Amino acid sequence: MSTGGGAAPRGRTERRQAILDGAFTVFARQGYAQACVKDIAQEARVAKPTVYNHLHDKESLYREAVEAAADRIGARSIAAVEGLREAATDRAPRDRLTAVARDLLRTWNDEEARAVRQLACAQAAQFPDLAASVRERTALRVRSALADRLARLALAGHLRASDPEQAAEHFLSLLTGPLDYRPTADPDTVAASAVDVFLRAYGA
Amino acid sequence: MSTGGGAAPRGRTERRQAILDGAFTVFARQGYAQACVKDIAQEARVAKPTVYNHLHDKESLYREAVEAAADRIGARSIAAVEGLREAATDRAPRDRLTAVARDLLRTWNDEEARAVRQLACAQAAQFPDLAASVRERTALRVRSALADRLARLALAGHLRASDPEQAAEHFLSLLTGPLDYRPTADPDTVAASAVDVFLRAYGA
DNA sequence: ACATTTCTGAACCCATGGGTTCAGTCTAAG
DNA sequence: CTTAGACTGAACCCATGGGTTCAGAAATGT
Repeated sequence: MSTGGGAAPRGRTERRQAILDGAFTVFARQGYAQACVKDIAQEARVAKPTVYNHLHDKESLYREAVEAAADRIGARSIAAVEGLREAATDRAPRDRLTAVARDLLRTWNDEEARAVRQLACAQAAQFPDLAASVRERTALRVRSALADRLARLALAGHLRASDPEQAAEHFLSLLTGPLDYRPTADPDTVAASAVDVFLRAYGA
Repeated sequence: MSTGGGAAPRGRTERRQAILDGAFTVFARQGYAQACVKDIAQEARVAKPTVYNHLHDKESLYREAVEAAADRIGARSIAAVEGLREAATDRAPRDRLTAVARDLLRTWNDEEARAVRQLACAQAAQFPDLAASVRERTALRVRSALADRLARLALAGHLRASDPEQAAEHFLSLLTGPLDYRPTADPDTVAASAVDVFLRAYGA
């Protein structure tokens, strides 16, 4: 993924990273049970024993690859939410919320994010703690960050006073829910209508 | 499940049903890859070759068991939504919506429904058409039925005029979204706040 | 009672794939 | 140049489990 098809890097941590990237790619493509370690090794341009040199077994491979990807998604989502900070405090709250909604939707809709959710939920029966860890690193962190921003907006009189955690939940639900019903829906339209409903309910 | 531990039934269709019930139980408990056909046979109180007498292979077992369960969930959900029909047209719209919300939430929250969603999404990479079929039989059917009811409510002046499909999506998202963030949340509270937000946005 | 069908359980075959071993190679450091 | 450590690739071991076979038991229908 980061190596993009060239020769494998030489350093220890780079090689480990290449293996984890390859693992994520293969797991995302085939799922946990269908993916075999040989394929992962090939994808990472590395011999099978080398894989076991860096990661103890297939399960570790899965856990580390998925958690790392979850961290990336979480970081991107947080960054999107942070777009609500004081920076552009002159623009209308609706516009600021809509911009954040679109960024969040784009983040949650891209291939890697879909794969992470897919993989986490796919093996929830086998690795329940991994599913919990992914939820913590993505959904819960984002809700928390968003709640902070919404609280500030409420304090500034731009939103009705209410439980920020709950408001954040509703905002995110309105945003991500429609994806379950129409996975191919236009993100901008979904974002706009989510903000519309949200402001009708939570506007000052 | 339906046999509850007694002797296996004798008829052809009953036996097939017992096998599918056992399959669903075992798949729900262990996931597709971890479940082995021997366990399913034991759960259905039947010999392994008998399983292959009724269903062609493990994949068919999975598809039929999951689809049948999805139909059950879908039917229950539709029944909940139909609670919005003219029947109790004298009660306040808020109360009627709240009752439906609670019924839907209970339906979607029970063990079987969680298992169906889990199983469908778990093997989405391997059997994408099964995932689509389950979504069609549950989420999409429910959205459609709910959109019908909301359209009537709008026509009767109880809701603001708007795209019923979209309104239904928002209603269901507000209802089911919070489950992702707090799986142990009190259903009645979630239902109440979902209806609250919905009516603020869509109330007449 | 007899014939037909279905079920049983146990053994069996075999493909898959996780994990290891090993002899030989390449790289890096001194 | 030498030595130590990591990497390679191919072969190997072996547990798991899908799917089948078969001889005999049970049930069913006439």
